[in-house]
Amino acid sequence: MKIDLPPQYDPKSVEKPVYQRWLEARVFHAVARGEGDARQAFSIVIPPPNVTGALHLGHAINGTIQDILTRYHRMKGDNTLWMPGIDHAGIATQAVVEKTIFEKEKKSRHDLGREELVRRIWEWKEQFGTRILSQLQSIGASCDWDRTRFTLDDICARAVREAFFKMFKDGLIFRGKRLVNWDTHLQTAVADDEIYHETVQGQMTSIKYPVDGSPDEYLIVATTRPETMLGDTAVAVHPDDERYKHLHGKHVIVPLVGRRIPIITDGLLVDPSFGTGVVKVTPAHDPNDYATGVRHSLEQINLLTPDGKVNEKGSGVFLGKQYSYAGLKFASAARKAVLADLEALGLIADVKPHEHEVGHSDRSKTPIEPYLSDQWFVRMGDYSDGITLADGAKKSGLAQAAMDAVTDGRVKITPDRYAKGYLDWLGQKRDWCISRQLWWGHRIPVWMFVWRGPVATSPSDSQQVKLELPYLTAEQNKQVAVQVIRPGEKGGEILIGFAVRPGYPEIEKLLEQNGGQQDPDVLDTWFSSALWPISTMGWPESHATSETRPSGSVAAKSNPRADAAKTLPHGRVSESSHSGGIPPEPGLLETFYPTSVLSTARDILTLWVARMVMFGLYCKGDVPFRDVYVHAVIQDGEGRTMSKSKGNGVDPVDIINSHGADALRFTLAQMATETQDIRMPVVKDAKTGANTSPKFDIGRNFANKIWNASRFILSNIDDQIALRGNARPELEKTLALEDRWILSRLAATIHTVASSINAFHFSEVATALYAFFWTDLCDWYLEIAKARIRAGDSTVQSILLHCLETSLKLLHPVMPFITEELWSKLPNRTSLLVTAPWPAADPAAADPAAETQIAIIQSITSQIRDIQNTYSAARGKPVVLAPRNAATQQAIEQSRLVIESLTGSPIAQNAVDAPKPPDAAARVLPDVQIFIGGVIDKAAETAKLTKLRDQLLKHITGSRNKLGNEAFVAKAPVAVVRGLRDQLAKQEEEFAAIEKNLAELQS
RNA sequence: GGGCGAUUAGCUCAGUUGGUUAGAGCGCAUGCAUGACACGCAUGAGGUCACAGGUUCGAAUCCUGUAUCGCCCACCA
Repeated sequence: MKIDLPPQYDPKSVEKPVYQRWLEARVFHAVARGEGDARQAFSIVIPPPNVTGALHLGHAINGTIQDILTRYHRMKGDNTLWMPGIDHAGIATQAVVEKTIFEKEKKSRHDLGREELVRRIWEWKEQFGTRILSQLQSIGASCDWDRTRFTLDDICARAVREAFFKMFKDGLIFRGKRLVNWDTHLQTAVADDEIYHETVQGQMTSIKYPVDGSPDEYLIVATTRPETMLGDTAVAVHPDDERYKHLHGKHVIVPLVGRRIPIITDGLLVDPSFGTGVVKVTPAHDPNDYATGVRHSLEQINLLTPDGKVNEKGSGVFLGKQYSYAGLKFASAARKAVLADLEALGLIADVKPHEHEVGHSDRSKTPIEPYLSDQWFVRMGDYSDGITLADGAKKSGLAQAAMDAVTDGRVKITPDRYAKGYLDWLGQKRDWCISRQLWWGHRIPVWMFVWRGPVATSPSDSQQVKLELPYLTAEQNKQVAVQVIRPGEKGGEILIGFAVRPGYPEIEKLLEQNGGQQDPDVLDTWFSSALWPISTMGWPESHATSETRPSGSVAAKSNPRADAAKTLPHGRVSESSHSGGIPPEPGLLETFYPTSVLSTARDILTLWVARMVMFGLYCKGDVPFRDVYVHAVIQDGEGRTMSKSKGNGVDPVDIINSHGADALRFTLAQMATETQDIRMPVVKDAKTGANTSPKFDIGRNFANKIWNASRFILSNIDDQIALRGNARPELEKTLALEDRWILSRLAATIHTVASSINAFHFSEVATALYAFFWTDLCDWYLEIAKARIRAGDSTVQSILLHCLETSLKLLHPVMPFITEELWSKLPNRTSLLVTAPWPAADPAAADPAAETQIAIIQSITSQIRDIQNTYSAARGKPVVLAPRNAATQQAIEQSRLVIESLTGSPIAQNAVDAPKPPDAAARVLPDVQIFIGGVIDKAAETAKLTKLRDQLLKHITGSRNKLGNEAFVAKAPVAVVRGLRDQLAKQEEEFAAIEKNLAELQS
């Protein structure tokens, strides 16, 4: 067959056109199960990358894993959907855009205003949101791009609104005043998990608090945050601490502000052995103190303005003098001033250097302040009456429901050790703060009213109320839920919140006309992420809930995208294949939910995975996925995490340019072991200066090998065989030993690849493919085949073609581009490989006898080559083989031509008692001795054989000792004992042969 | 502080339920312009499986402890 392929694989010229072919054939597009469709469903939702992000190695490895699974199942004939999309990533995106605007225009978000800022972020999203998805395409991801979702698009917004409404109505969402982590730079609450700790060299200051009514007596309190004393409302000692028993019930005066505060006793807060055993209590500015304040009903004095300055509360009169710190930065200027004033008053007892951890906001990199504010929470804990999931199941609470799903096996986490972290985290059942004081995100769908007049409070929960609004129809009243936000304080005024179901903008309008104001805050990004598996597939399905309206009118008012679109250069929003997919059709959720696998890194197992399980159960009544696969994290060669700031990261896009996408994928797959971290040595590319890794050469070289082997096979297929297509060679026909061997290896490989994919052992998949294709097929079978091809053997051609075709199929999930391209070069090929049927392993092809025999032939061949390498004179010289028994002699005889063609040396003799030729180099194998006469270097031979003998002796001694041990013979399984005996016998024969050869060298 | 994990060839990693001479790739050494491929071919060298105990007839594998490293969670005024 004539074949025109260049001698080196060029990924650049192949990848784009091949991807285009797939898109044109619409093979990635999956639809809801139709009538009589009996196919199994396989589905994955992508962990949506951040809209501001660029592809990094984490995406690349996770994308590769998901694509391997997706392509494998597609070829298996499953109805396969990989749902793509991107995340609006609230705080991260807003921070980036704000920063950019400030750098360019020196304007803050307050200068721009809410609408303008949000418009700018949408612009940003349109510009950068598509980038990462096209990068995912460049690694070959076979997502159903028609369905691409964005966590802020209408489809997702509807799900968010519906879930919020449902939880609000059920009392799972509530508003509360809590101490939150406050980012004073971005001026928003941030979650615990958005905080990193940095070790700071600070100081521990001991401050003297005068005891009220006891002149010259002081309580000494140590603190790393002296400025918080302005908000102290108690000092605490341990109840059993003898040193302070006489002070129980007394008061101290807070210096500088002059406030009289109680001395309380608290065994939880105070460790009497630490410091002076006295703790200042600042309920509004420290989590532990907050808890203490709640226990003792202490006043909470908030000292902070939202931008991190001291407010008017930070002032007072002390010893007749006025002090004020208002307007000063809390942890810096105010601290300095407080320390200076205390110093002047002689109230500083001691200052010591002290290393401690300070929480910083991950987004703004500025220190976090604990801050008392009103926030919305999802209650994770248990309810006395329990909660009801969407399938009617009763659970004690949301966290418990998600824990049960893992403990009872409905969700399986692989590797299973990660289940512990998941369960421990959920087990804390800490309420989830879901409100963020940002402008970019899903706005909280609650309208607040200051209300006068009676409301009927439901008996079960004080926040639940029934209230019919007169200006809403009865029907409309069903679409709102009411909670008391703040009970009446003076004059019976209470604050009430109305949540509105999605799809009723006219109700929202009526609420506003009647004095309601929508909460300005937005939801934590993870709230919409938690709904990702169901929102992308159309929950709440319009036909399933009569109460819910179809999606058309949803959120038109609150979504500024329509306005933003007008100002964009191309005005493309939902037409774009990346940012606005087709709406989910009815039945999509039924077909593909629960999804099959979720693949992710371990860092978001709690933040994201646990919450998806919770919301999936609560909203849809079933788990969101059956399997969670947690892949390893790639580090640099020194074991550090890769990051932009460290400059130690490898950019997958660079690797695609230099090595090709298949090389990237193969290498990543091969590295995807079950360990928690994998190291990738990073080096600078000499040409481009970009970071790269020699690891990727493995993939590139392998791709090149596949390319050239295919080139060779295809160019050596007779047209007749090519025309006949590639019928699998008939096994009944008498096949040569090596034919049976390679078919046996192929069958084993098919088995390994499938079972390893099913077990998420991606490294094994890559290794098995590599070993079969390179070692078995290319190094051995193909080399053997060359002589037979020259002799006009047609069997070997069809076996080669069969092996190639099957290999391309097996390789396709890992290396889709090159395999698809080569597939198109196969004879008479019009269909695409991407949808070709997955090969079945033929159990009849397994041939252990052939595998054993070929192993002997291989070692004989290698030993002859070794002699040839050692003594160049040995090349082409006749070889004498002295097999240990007749069976081996026969096997060799069968493969005589194979050995001869692989070594270029004729086999002069093959007999059990073949005599050693004079001056022969000898190699001793367990099954056979190999001689080539007339080439010897006595010293070298002696050294080589002596070393071999010593090694063997060690093993023989070990085996003898074991067999001499009565306990071993009595207790070990019979097969093990017999195996060891046989082996020992063989080893002893081998040993004798070596000794004999050595003796002959001496003479 | 609590939890999880790692330690096997110079490097990156495999090593199924404990069992028969511990494997692969890269790198290294030597040779090779072999009618697919030098991103290649052939051959070779290289390992007291971190350390110390224990269980067992038998341990890289199971248990305990030690050391080093990494990750997650929580943080003490």
